[in-house]
Amino acid sequence: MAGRAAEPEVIWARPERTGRGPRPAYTRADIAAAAVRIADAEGLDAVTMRRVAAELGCGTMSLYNYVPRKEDLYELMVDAVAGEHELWEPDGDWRAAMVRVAHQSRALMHRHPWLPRLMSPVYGFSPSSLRYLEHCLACLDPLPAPYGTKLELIAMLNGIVTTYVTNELATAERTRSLPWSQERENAIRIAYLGGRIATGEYPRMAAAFAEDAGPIDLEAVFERAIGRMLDGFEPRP
Amino acid sequence: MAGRAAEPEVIWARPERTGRGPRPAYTRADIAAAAVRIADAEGLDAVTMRRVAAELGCGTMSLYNYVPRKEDLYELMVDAVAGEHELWEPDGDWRAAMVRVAHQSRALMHRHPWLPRLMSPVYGFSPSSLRYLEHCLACLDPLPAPYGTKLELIAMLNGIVTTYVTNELATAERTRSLPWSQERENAIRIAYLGGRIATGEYPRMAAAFAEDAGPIDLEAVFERAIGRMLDGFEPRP
DNA sequence: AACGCACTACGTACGTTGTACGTAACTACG
DNA sequence: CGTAGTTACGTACAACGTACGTAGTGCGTT
Repeated sequence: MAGRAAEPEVIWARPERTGRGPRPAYTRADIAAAAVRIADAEGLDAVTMRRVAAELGCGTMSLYNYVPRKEDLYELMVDAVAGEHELWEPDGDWRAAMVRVAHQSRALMHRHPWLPRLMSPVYGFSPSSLRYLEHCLACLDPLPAPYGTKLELIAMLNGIVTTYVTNELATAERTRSLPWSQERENAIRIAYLGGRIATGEYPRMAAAFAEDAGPIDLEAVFERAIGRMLDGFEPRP
Repeated sequence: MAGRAAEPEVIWARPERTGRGPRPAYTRADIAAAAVRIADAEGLDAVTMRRVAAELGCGTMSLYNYVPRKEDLYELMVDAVAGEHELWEPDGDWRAAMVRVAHQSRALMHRHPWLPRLMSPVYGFSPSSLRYLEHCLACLDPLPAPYGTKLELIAMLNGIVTTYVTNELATAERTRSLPWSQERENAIRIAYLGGRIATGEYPRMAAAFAEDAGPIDLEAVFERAIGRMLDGFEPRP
């Protein structure tokens, strides 16, 4: 009897290797790397059990020896790329550290555009995620606040980063599997929006679009959002 | 030739009724209401084309006369519940208005726990969404800032609300289709986390969990987050 | 040394999904 | 009045996650 799948289970709690039986042909890292490779190259929807198995060069059902459910494969992927976070020695400036963390996370999500979609329910229990969280807390040591507040700060930071990068990537990851281009879809949506605004039903939106602000600097928008958020945690004098 | 599906299309741009042909048996509102009813009662994963058709009492493929792709069905759903937003006459206090909007959105998402999952790529082009956006801008009239900033504020507000409610609902909507209870899954995850922390590898997380803060008041956490965010947009003296 | 059991590997098969396609009935416009 | 465009819907297909059964393998125990 191989499959124990009818129980809730945290994949990190099951040992990667127990003594008995033949040597597994792959490690979790191998599997995660294969899945990440596929997702990076072809989008998250291309990550199917069959496709990952093919990438590894094994039968589809062999994957289930390593990963009881597909959801757990996603956890492996998140953990793998969370490991790309650089964890440095804190230097006493918690604000600068949080800004740095935010930029790192943003870069990570741009490198792996499927990541935001897997982060919606907080998956933060994988080894790499725990290390990342502990590192954030270490960076926040200089902030005079209870841990509850610090956890709120980290949650808010992650939430904002995810939200903003999702918007930045917009339909990019979503349209990966569609037969038409992102530009084409965007053009059609913009055209429709323009038509709606032209009806005069939405005067303020019309004004907003008329307000010529030049090309939008997404990085600057992101930076401002993070700064505003951190303002709310600055110790009151 | 019935289906024109191989083109990018905004469902709101296609008229609900053209002159020719038999009278459609249902309206878009009927279809959206049916889908929302199913999602509310059985979770988003229960919303399949077959199930919605059955709920309406028609054949599966008849749905495609109204909705070219399943994604458009989602748009109908989002629009339907976005219409539940109460749009009042602004009274000059933009901060209070934004807090009120945030609480309304939060309540909406608690009433329809599947909503956050459909909001990740900003679907904000439906009629109700446009009305909502215009109303937010109207509330922000008293704020001395360019429209660009106001749009940033609204985006940030929506993002934070979505993030926080997603965390509040946590696995609630996700586990809807799983054969075990949410409590059981949570208990197992917490137990695992406790084990990891007990290793001493994560001293600050251990301290965070040891810090006895009593039961967490999620509404208060939410309120604080919104407040901190709005602080960042307060005009500087 | 040898036995047995726990494990790996994987082919087959089932149920479910979105939806392309073809056909028949119907109605407004020329 | 025809005819073109529309609605209705049954059939069918490809792709998905994964349950299950079987065969082979090698560690732990005797």
